[in-house]
Amino acid sequence: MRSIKDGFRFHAHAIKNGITSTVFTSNQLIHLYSKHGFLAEAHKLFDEMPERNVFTWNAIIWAYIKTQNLKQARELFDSAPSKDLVTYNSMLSGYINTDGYETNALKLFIEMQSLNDETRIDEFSLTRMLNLSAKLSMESYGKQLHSYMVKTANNISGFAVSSLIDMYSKCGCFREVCQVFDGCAGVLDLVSKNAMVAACCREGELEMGVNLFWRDLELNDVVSWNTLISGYVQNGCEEDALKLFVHMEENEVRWNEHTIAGLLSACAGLRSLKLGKEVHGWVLKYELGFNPFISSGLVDVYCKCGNMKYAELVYATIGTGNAFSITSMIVGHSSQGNMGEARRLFDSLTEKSSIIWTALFTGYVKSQQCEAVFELLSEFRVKEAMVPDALILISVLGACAIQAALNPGKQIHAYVLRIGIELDEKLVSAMVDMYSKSGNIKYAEKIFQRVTNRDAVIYNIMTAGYAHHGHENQAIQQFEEMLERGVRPDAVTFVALLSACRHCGLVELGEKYFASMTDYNILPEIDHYACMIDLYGRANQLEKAQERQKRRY
DNA sequence: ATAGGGTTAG
Repeated sequence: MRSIKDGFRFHAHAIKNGITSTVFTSNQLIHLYSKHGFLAEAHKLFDEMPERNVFTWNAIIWAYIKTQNLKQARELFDSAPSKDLVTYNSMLSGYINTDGYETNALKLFIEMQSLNDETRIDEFSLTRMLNLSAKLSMESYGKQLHSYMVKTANNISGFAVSSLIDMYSKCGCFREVCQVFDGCAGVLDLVSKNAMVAACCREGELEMGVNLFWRDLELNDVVSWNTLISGYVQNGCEEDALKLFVHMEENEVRWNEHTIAGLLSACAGLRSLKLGKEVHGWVLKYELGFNPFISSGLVDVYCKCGNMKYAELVYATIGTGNAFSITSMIVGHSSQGNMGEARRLFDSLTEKSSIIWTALFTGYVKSQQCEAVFELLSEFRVKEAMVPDALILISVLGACAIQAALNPGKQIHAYVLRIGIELDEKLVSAMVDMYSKSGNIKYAEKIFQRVTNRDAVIYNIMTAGYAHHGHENQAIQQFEEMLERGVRPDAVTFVALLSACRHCGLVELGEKYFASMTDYNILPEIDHYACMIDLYGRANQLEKAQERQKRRY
């Protein structure tokens, strides 16, 4: 009985001739039926069996788990007269694979620990629990499982290694990932290798991942190629992702849906309408639009390219109801300044995740509609039983900064302190910017000084703040400190710096900074030229200003 | 003789 056809034929024959199948044969039939999605047939056979053994129960429980009927699976599980380790592991597996049942998995695993010795726990249970730890990012739970696996010698198979690498990577422990990888030389198989490449890409260690990928090239499968294509995109190397795809075809590796989704992210990152349309053609040709990653990827490409007409079209045909499509659409409309459209889409949703709220907040700030931001905050607090998170507060602080609204800004600051929201880099930067733009450079300075890990963004904010308040020397001093600490200046840094120079007529210093931009591989943009022209204009050096203008255009 | 597992996408 290999195929489902054989199964049906055999079953019909047995019924017709009044033959009672053995328990063994019926078990196989149940398994065959459930494997091909015939749950009702499987259950009917189960009901009709005069005699059942533990394999029978395992088969029927598995049939319900596979179709995500966790409640019925559990009822059968509880009523099973005999259970072995496979019964427990199947139930555990079902809970882990189904969203919303994670707590049940944890409870069941605890229960399993007090079973008698033959049933207890094996490598299967442990690797499944590692998968759960990865899913929920439970670092210390994963580490405890790892220790237990070492103690019981359950840490040396390909299954164990790949699960460990995946768990540590998803919990953000790259050092531990490398330790596992280095210690498993003998048992490293394809899946573990793929997990390691993925872990490197996730960590930003692209080169390490690439090197590993090209080692034993013939070992790679389609997952390996997909992993690296996505890895390139994750790390901002979209061009390399596309090149690898071409290479993949040359190596006669057949692409799949993951590949196409990766290509779409590359197109979105490159803002390439032309390539996006090309991939869209493939999606139509091979009828891949049903895949939610692909449909939302298409919506995203068109949004990122600013082509809302196409985005709308794709969204209406295949993207509706997908949270990622909706977010892309709201962000897309917002970035085009179509806040009306963004709002309409937002209002059409009955349930709104915090990502969707954030998308609308960000849109209003970007289109400078500050009153709308404040109104949306009141609306959020009335409608949602949640505390606004850091991302929402950043938008609100942005609105305060635009309006130079010191008091509302202070209220947000107080709120952050009261609720105990963590002051991460972005929130701190928004706070410093708000105080600076609302005219309170002293407060901005105080907060800035408490930040020990200063990045380019916060330096830029402080430098621009000093420049605006007429503290040119301090602005320049910030720049010097930035260099001393090895923080790389960017285009925004030089706008702040040059505007400090123009405010106090430091022509030569301005020229020096302007010239030094090339040292940092930064091309002067329109803002930099505007600063230089203003600088010369104020210093009565109009010839130089004209010269700059000519060279610019 | 029967059953179960690990890697890739926002």
